[in-house]
Amino acid sequence: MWSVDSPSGRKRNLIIEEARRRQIINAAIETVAAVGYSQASLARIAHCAKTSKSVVSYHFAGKDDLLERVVAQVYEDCWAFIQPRLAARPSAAGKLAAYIKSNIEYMHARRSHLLALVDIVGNHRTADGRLRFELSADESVLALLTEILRTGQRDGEFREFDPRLVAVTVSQAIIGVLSCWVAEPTVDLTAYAAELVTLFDRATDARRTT
Amino acid sequence: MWSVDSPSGRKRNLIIEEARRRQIINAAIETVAAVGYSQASLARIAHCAKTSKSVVSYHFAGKDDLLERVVAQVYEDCWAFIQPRLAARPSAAGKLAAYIKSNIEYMHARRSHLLALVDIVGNHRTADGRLRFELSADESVLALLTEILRTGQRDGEFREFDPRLVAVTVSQAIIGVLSCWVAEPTVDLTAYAAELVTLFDRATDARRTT
Amino acid sequence: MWSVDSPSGRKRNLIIEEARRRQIINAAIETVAAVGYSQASLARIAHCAKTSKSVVSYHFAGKDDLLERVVAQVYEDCWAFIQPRLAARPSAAGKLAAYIKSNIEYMHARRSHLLALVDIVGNHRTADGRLRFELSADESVLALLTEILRTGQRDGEFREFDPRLVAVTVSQAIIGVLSCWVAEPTVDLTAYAAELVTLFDRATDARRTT
Amino acid sequence: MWSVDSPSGRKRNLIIEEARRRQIINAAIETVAAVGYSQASLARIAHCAKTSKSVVSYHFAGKDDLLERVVAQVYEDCWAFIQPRLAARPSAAGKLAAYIKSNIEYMHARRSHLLALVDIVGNHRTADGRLRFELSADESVLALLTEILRTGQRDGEFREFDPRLVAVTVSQAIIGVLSCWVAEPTVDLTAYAAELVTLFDRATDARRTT
DNA sequence: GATGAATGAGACTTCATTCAT
DNA sequence: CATGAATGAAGTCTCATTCAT
Repeated sequence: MWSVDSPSGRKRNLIIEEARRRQIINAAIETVAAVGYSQASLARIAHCAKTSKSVVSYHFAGKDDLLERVVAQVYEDCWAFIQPRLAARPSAAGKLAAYIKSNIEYMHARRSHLLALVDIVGNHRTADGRLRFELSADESVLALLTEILRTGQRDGEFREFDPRLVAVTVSQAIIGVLSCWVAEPTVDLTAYAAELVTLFDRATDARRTT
Repeated sequence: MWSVDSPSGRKRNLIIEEARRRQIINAAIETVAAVGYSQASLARIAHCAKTSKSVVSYHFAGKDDLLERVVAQVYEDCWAFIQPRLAARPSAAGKLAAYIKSNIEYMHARRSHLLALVDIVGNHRTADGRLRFELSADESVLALLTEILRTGQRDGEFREFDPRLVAVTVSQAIIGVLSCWVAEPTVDLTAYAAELVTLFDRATDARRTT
Repeated sequence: MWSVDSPSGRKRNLIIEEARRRQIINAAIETVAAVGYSQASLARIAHCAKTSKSVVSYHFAGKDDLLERVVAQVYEDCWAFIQPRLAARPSAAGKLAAYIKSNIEYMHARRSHLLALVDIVGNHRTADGRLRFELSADESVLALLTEILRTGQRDGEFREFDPRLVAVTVSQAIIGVLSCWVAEPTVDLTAYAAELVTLFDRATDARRTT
Repeated sequence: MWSVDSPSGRKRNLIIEEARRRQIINAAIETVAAVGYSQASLARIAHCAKTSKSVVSYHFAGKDDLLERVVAQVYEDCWAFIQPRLAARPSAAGKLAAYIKSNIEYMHARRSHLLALVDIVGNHRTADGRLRFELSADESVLALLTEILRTGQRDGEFREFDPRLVAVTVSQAIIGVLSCWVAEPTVDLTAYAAELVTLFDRATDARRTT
């Protein structure tokens, strides 16, 4: 009567499966954010997801696979949040400000996500001991920032500087705000965001005569 | 001529003892820098120091003890390098520039040390899962930077901003440079240092009319 | 016919699980009985159970957990053996005699069990160095013996004495018999049991005029 | 001028050496009494003796040697205490009572000594897993007790019973009192001693007609 | 003679993974 | 598809002992 190939049954399973994966990924995010990369064992993640290690191993090829999907997932979410805010600003300076602000806004909404991201990216390594991810921020994000800065320089908005160095500095500055907020959750993130925007605005502005 | 209170035998032992500890601490620094905090087992550290795990356990109370002494040692070295360069500059802006430059110079001379420092400080946790060290930079360093910035504001050198946020940003920026250099050792650290100095000079300078 | 609530697969697993635990507990009993508490490592216990340390750690939270379950298990078995024999005797003197006899009978049937019990109870300690179990016999058993003695005194069967001291003495006497038997397995346990019964009968009997 | 063979120098060394040995033996007694046989490591004993492991290893052939000398020492002390009190009583019943009383008196004066004795004797084992000492009381003591009991039987003081079983029971009863006292140091040891004397007096007395 | 330094064995435990059902 | 059971490697740490001074 019922067939293995039946679309509905298949679909149901895929949905269930996808839900399970999200559940486990979220548990991994919470666990890494809470106890740190090096203490986030599969057992702890599974316990946080209210399942067993077997289930985790079943849905992911291994711990590496899981963590890489966590990173991908957080990047995707984060990007979905930031991209429209970036697109709404025509100028390079506006885009830079929007990048900083929306990053910190996202951090406010999803602290665990960014915490886990920074922790995994900064610690996850290949078997030979090299970092599995480049730098402490994803290359694509850095490339985007670099491009924004370069465009601003070409259009005369920004002064001369090494765009990549400034891009890295901006990324690190945002991580610094995150660290502050974790250590002292009462800090005013909106104010910090505004301060950072001012700081990098002055640091990059072309209209200045030193 | 010789000190009555230190029989040669006794002295010799203390020297040997201290030499061994330094050897092990250096091995720990190299190991953490090479394979990262979470892969830096006592076995690997001992192997790097050309001894056995037992010897490490003999000279240090445990892994925690060793790592904390690594941090203390690196801070001490780093501070001994930076402090005179800071003292040589009278103005707050000069001190800030000296801080950035000498940090990056030190990084150039002792890359492993800073790498290990950042890694341990960012990952070493107590049994209850909380970071054993505050923030991603030591509080005392942050306090110093904050004080420099505050002084500069009081003297009219710097504009108004949250001194602590800027101190954290400066620290993070230096870490960012370190990350860049690790990923791509051909970058021109001297140029990066100069860029950062300019960046924060502009970002903090009071003489500006936006 | 079959219970709806217990799918065979599930039941099978529980049975396997329970069997494994019993197997390991029995191995622990044999090992402690053979080489003593302080030499009974997890490795030796696992080897005796024909498995690996990992399996032991999988089924028990740790060595403490295992040893405590050994104690509980032996107490349970022993009590199931003794209780009906106690209940069959109406008088306090009869119960006391039955207690001694059945304890020694049980010892005959399950020497290792009592050996391990005495060894663990007398050596297992908490982290601060205090014994994990009270006295050298379980408090509940001592309480039972004390109550029997007290009842006998109230009913005029027994003379006046400190019931708790006598209870402890009876327990220790039984351990003494066990020690004798271990050192020299040819002793006649039945005769020893009868002797002990006589000894404590005379020691406690009210009908006497010293 | 001074000779290696000089009597005074030699004597001085022997005295110092002997003092050191006693100090270490006492530390071993205190340590075993405090934390139990299985936790009494050489390091802990050395620390209790305010020396280092090396010193302990230097003065004794090894841990086994030290513990065996502890046992011998305690037996010697204990025997020196009990022997005159035994000799003062002509009758077998009197000797038995004196044995019990003086044992408990000694226990009161030197609790740690008996605790350590019982613990070591009951746990110290040879490489093949067998107890290094016979029974839970030293054979020589048991032989003495047995002989007292046998003499009493021959002289008509005591009824018929297995002298060795009763000797073991008496020894165990004393250990039981020690256990009680350790668990609850407020117990009245004098009263307990008197109770035990009465108990074994009744248990062994020939003048009775059951 | 006396002792700090070193050592290797072995303790318990946790981990990521695989297997059989 | 899902999972309890099992596993072996590797982790940190403690131990009794030996060595070189």
